[in-house]
Amino acid sequence: MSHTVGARQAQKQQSRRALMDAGLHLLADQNLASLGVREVTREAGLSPAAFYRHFPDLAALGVVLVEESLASLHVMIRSVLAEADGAEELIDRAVEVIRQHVREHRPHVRFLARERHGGVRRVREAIDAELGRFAAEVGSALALQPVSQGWSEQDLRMLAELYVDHMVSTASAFLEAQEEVDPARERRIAATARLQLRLISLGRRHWQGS
Amino acid sequence: MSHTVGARQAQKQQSRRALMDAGLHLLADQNLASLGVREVTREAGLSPAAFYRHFPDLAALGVVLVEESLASLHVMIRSVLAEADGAEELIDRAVEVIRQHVREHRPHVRFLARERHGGVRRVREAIDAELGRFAAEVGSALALQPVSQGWSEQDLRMLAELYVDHMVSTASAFLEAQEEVDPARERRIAATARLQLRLISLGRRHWQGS
DNA sequence: TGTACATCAGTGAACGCGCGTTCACTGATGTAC
DNA sequence: TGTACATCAGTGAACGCGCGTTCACTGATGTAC
Repeated sequence: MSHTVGARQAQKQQSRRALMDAGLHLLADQNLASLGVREVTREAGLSPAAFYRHFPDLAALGVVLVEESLASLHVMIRSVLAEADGAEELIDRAVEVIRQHVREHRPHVRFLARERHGGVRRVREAIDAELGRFAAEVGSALALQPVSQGWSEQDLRMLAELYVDHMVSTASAFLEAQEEVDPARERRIAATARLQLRLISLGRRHWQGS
Repeated sequence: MSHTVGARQAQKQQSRRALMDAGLHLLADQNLASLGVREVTREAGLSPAAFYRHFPDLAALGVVLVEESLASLHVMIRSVLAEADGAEELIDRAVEVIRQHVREHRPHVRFLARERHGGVRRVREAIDAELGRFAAEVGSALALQPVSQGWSEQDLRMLAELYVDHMVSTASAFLEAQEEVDPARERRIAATARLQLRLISLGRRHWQGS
């Protein structure tokens, strides 16, 4: 039953992983556009030439990192959606899920925040397209909730985008707070995010359509 | 009465301006962290060594660009605040002011978006500190409006931050739409932003305090 | 199981190149008398 | 106004360095028989 990969391929995967981890680590302090091939291979413990056995250039490595980062974001959004119908405690849990996600995937989240408006077009476009898909997904989920009766497509979409933008802002704020290991600041951010979500829910409940 | 600057100082100012414009122009396609001294001086039509007559390094040039960009943002925020009391037409005008500002200061706005989470700490911190000050300013302005009666400091602050975050998201969206010269997309963004602000106003009017 | 050949991830040396920064300089502008 | 000296923005050459990429190679892993 065990589909063994073969020692060779396993080692190749390991090196590839090492390159990606090295990149992610180095991108804590710089942008993708200023990252160097030699820098990455040095950090990964490989010779410079080895890089080209895995990626044609650094932009390609960046795109793979985007996919990886967004996959984990996707999982998070689903878990927020599963419980987001506007009630108090569900807001609390949504904010907590975001906080935890940033804590557990800090390098990926930081990478997304940094490259979302960064200098590498392919990477920027990949991120934006995926955030758009998230908004669509959130919109579909919102449509299923009773509160959304009578809402137009457009109204649902704008609400979904508001939620996604808010999530992005909140994640960025958590990112910075956690980098300084400042629990008070982290708590303040969580409290603010909860209040904002509550205010949005309130607006949502009184919405008359556009 | 005329306080003439002197030909020498005037020329120095001109060169400094040329370096800043060159930097701003080059930063359309890359991050500050990957910008080069020679690149900037080449674009500005000066010798590489001339750079050091004006700035100790590129981060210093970046900080000056932050100040300049934020000054213009400040003006914009004031003009939004002057009319932002929640009524329909004022929302329309606020969104329009943002759209115009992005259109007229595209390089500065793009610079801020890109470096807000970019790889140069000093620049990042300068931007974040200033956005915090904007939120405080918005908070004070909100406090003066009748709708805010009974609101706690904390509630006002979270509302101000919600508005500032929303403004930043909207500006980023306009930026991308305008870069592709896509009027339909621009109109869609404006429409969405207006709806979102309306929903927030609604939540605000029904807020009971936290 | 053993052997002979194929594959290919990773190496280390080499290349030419553009980089940041320094330096002594030049010559226009400014100033003192 | 004219002259003699000071200032200093901008130059061009020079430096040593790390870069991206290529190349022929090595040797462990995989495969055919």
